[in-house]
Amino acid sequence: MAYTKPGVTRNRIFQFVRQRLLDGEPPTVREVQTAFHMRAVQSAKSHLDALVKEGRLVKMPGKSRGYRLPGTAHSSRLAPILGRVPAGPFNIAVEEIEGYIPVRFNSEEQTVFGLRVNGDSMMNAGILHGDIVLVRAESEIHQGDIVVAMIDGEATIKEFHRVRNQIQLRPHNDAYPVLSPKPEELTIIGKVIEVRRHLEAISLIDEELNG
Amino acid sequence: MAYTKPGVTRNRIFQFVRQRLLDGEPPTVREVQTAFHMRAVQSAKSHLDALVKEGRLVKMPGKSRGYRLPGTAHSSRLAPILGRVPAGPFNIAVEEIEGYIPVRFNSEEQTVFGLRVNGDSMMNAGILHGDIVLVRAESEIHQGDIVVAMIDGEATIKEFHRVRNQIQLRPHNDAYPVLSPKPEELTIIGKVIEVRRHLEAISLIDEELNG
DNA sequence: CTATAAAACATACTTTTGTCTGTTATCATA
DNA sequence: TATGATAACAGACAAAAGTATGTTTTATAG
Repeated sequence: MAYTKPGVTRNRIFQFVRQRLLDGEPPTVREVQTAFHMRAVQSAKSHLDALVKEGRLVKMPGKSRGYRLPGTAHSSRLAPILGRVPAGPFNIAVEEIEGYIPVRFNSEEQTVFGLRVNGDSMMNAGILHGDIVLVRAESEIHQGDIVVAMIDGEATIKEFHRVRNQIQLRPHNDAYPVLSPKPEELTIIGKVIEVRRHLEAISLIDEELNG
Repeated sequence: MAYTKPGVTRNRIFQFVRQRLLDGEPPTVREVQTAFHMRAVQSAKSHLDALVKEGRLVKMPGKSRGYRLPGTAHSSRLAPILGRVPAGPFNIAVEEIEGYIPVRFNSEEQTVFGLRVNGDSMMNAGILHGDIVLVRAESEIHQGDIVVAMIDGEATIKEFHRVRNQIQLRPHNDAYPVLSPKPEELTIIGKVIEVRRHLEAISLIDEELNG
């Protein structure tokens, strides 16, 4: 490739690698090479090594596609959208996956999934039928949190409260009653951490790419 | 590894691969092998091949770490969240950027940005104060679309209608009036394509964005 | 203009990783 | 218990990808 001013190609390569990593597609050194029309592998490698030295990337030496963004703490990942509430926090039936949406993660090792809202019991909290709620499974639940709960095999989204040792699940819609399930018939799936509503149709499942 | 009933290990391997892919860490065949304590590479490979045949995974033959989830072809990018409505569709002042959120793109080269909602004029449409709306600038506007409009330097989110050659901007809150601005005092910034609400504080700032 | 540093190139070598052929063990069911 | 299907194993080879050494070209500063 043509010679550029010091730092210019370096930055472009970083942008490229960063986008690939955010897309879940870590590139090889040679993929960087060809993406920038370089005639030598080493041209790409030395830039990547420099980015590591500058702390803008980290790498797993020897491993293929081993470059990563440092501190994955604030990167985005894809969370599955489930058509309905999973039976348990751990076994997500594959057939139920409706698609994937990008989610920003604060820390590692969290199980976050999307869930399509069914019904309008939380209407007054701005959670409408058809919305997608992002749920963190096995989260600590506090007074007033919006939770996904399973009562007798039925899944609902409600506001969680504990009043005098009794659990209350409060809707945000006057047409629905407050539920007071016994602990043994209640399973808290997780906590709702985000609400999303698509006003314009987008495909969550993308069409197949040609091989 | 010990022999398991047909399909059991297959499912576990899929879960493993899926998690790795969602984390942006595509595994190698041998990584799957060792994760499941298999003594032959082929044991892992045949499971992976079967998952591809079943359509639960797709692969890029010959490429390292080449297994992917079907339907994640399109990438997600980070869109800037603006503290307030930009003066014009094109000049987004950098100082106004509050953070970034991951957005799924249908096609290329779209100007999408996030905007923090101020006020409750769209309350009944489930758009609350503090929510983030994703706006596609310079979008085609149709009857009934939720738009971001600028009237005399004041920005609002309203539902767009055209009645007998006159523009109406309708709120979703009885406490607010329908606006009928003259065309010359109105600028449509863009169309709201998504609404997001964070019920749990997350850091939107990404330190790794520089470059 | 010259010296120095950065950028790009060329080639070779090593390790990692994908793939192949064939065999043995276990499961499911009649 | 016989039989076909699935699961697991073994060893080898080929391709992909990381790494290393040295050279040439261009940018930048004095």
